Amino acid sequence: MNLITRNTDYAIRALCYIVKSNKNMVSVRELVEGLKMPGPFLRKILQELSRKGILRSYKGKNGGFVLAIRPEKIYVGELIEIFQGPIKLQEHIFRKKICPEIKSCILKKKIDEIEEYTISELNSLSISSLLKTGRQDK
Amino acid sequence: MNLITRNTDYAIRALCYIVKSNKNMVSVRELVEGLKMPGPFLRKILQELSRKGILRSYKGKNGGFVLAIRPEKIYVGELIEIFQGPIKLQEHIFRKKICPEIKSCILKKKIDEIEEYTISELNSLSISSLLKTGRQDK
DNA sequence: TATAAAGATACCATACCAGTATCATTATGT
DNA sequence: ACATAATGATACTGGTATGGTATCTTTATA
Repeated sequence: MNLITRNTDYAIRALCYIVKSNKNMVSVRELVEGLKMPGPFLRKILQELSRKGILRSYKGKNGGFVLAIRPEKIYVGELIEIFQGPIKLQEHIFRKKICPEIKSCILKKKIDEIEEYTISELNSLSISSLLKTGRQDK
Repeated sequence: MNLITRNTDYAIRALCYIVKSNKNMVSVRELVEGLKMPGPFLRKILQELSRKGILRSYKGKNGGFVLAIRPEKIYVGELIEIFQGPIKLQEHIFRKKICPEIKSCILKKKIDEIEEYTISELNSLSISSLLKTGRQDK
């Protein structure tokens, strides 16, 4: 299982890198060199982040990306949502057709409980808190 | 995401059905009729459960499956392990090659924490506790 | 001894993940 | 003006896991 897929993970690392770089503009090229990620893939990811208002992009020579909002306000849960959709620990099992006892199903209740905990943890984990000590990708 | 895949889910339902049936032997055919699952797939699942010592099987005419251990001792976490391997919320991201800061990575620590909680919840959820009120598949 | 059950395996279709590959657009330095 | 270096948009692709089917073998019983 993967709570976090590659694109989300790359997004997190790229954002951390940008914050730490302290530059006002970082290009995909620089990120690729610094983080050793596949360039075209990372580009697609950053484009998505800027469509979603987390980065602001500048085209043209010397262009690149800057944070559009403060790193304390960017949450891992939010990034997961952007790249993977709403966080769900269980997709296709608890539906009327498959599970006739949806309302009373104890297993479903338990999983919902775990899911709720997971979501709340991930929604309170910000990019800036990741930078406290670890995640020193350089 | 799917914390529980189809085969694990079918296993859980089949076990619940067997417990509730109060018979000393239940055949795949009967389970298929009662639970509306694809027969050959369910068969494969029950075979696995009997290889793992959760069911005991009897071949030949009038054969079928019976519980090999008490339903209070069969845990959802255990069933997940059988069909999906060890419960892991994150597989391929936190490895040296991809994440150079494994030891100090705050994200990894948080996910490990969520994982631990998840595992402990699922390992304390037994088949018999699922039968308390819900999951009345009949 | 036919039949109805489980045991064992090989195979297959689909979807999702993790990317590539291209072409268009836009800003800058000279 | 214009080559260049950046992002924007989108179509395509290979690998793998999930959710099954299909087939053949073995075994017990009425």
